[in-house]
Amino acid sequence: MESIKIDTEPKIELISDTREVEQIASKLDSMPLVAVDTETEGLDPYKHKVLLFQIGNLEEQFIIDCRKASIEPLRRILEGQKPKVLQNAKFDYKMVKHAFGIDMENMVDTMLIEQVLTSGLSDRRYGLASLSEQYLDVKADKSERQSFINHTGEFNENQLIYARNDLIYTLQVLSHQMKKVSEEGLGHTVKLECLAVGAFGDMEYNGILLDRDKWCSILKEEKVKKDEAREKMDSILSPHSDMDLFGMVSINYDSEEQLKNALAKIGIKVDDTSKLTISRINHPIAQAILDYREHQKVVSSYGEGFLEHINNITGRIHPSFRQIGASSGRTSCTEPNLQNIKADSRFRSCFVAPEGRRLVVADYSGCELRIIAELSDDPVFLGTFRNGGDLHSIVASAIFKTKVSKTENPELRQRAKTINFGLAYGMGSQGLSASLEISEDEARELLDKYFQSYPLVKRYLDKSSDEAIKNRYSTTIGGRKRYYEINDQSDSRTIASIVRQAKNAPIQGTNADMTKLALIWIRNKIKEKKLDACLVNTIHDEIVVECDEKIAEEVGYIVKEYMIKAGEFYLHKVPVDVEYSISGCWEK
DNA sequence: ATCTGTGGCGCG
DNA sequence: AAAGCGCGCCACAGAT
Repeated sequence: MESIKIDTEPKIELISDTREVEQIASKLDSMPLVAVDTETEGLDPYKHKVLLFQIGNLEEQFIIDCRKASIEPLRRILEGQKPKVLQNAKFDYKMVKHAFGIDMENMVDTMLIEQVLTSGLSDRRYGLASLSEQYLDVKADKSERQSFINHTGEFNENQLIYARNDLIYTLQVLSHQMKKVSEEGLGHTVKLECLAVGAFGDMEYNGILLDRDKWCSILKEEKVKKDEAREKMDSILSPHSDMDLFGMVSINYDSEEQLKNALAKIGIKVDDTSKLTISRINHPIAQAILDYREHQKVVSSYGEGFLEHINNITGRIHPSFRQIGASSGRTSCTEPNLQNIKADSRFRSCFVAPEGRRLVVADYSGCELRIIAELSDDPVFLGTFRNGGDLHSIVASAIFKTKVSKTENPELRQRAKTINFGLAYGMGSQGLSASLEISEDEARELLDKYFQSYPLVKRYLDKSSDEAIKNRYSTTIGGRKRYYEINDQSDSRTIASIVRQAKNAPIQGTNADMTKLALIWIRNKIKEKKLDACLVNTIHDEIVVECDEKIAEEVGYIVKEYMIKAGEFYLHKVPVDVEYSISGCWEK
């Protein structure tokens, strides 16, 4: 690895005059690729200022003191087609968007590229310091970053060196990465992820509005129900339990061990206290436990901690998205996680559009099954989607030899749904017998029937896992890879687990690809048509857009149109379908 | 007092 | 010991 000496270069000049910024704009025009970075007072775009704005290539770097000079002369470069490489681009995007009203476009993110290159591999670090060490053999010192927090006054030489080095390291890391990207055939995925940065930046920046009063009143109901369930548990268990000084039952029902002990005292022995195990107990305590659990979970998840995520400046909730949050390519969401809000419409409907605005909520229908149809070439799967039929019903009719539709024998349709999603991803007869509450023999029979009816699905899934084991990676239709750590020491359990992961990875990953492409295109369309609309959330196969009520119909059409286009960019054998609603709140 | 792993469960 | 994939968050338990 080459080592670059840069720390000994002469004094770094700090640009603190807007006229100088105008001059560097023309210099930047002649650079085909530039690196961009910022130093900020902190992490929150709504609270913290941008102190330094750095831009340049390997030959020349410019550091602008944003407290004294405006970067307005750079707007056309930042908003234009020139590629800008950044480490963790979404962060700088949001800071620059808020501070200067500039939406950077055509960003290239070394962090996301690294995640694409190593998806599925363990113990990976994606910070610039790690990447510099890995690719450049230099120890980048990130401790200087701390010095910018709440910084005032002049900048010292070390701070400026730090600010400049980040640009240089980022550019050098990128050129190493791009070699690997082309060797691995990951060009499309890298492009997709980099173009999607703006969409995820926007969703975080825009946030979503929560009707706090309504939320709290639901929470109050939940607390009451939780207490009722606990009293019920107490009444059953207390005659057999230890009392504390006040004669109260002193069982902590949140403790698995204490719960097991309490159950043992009334003659119920269980190995675990999972929902499934509890639900099989033939005793009134079972329902009380399940009720308690459900309400306890809600109260703890959506209580004080959740409400703290309301930003006191915008009054909205601004979650953090990890754009590549799962090794499949899916996004994950934290602080708070807005991808696992109870589907129970009481809670979702508390996420609202402000006065005069609407939410467009759109999702792909049967997305993963369509992807299975595309990849497996199964004639029934393909035919069903081409004819607009209901696959779960058709599968149910085939394996249960009974007429099934959404209205006839709906319980069989529900079972087929379980089978479709379970077996497709490697569920065994044991798992199936558990989730359908049937004997293992019956489950085995069902499983055989399923794969007899859809031999191409079985062949496809087997091929998926065979190839994954052979290649040590899976690929999606878009070419995204998920790598597996397999070696000669891998035991059979590890291999079995990888076999199941590999059956799922191309399907879940292709879904992620198409949703991300849809986000890119929808955002572009909104900007192009200057619509009063913004992305506010995405949940794997669903996209939520907030807009002025007067254009809600138009936005609905656009969202649907581009989701379908994005889907059909990857799927050619099956039509893609999107359902959407326009409402004052988040509901399907 | 703070960290880590685990069981349990919400969503797709 | 555990066998369908992918996540994040809560409380607990045990450790530091």
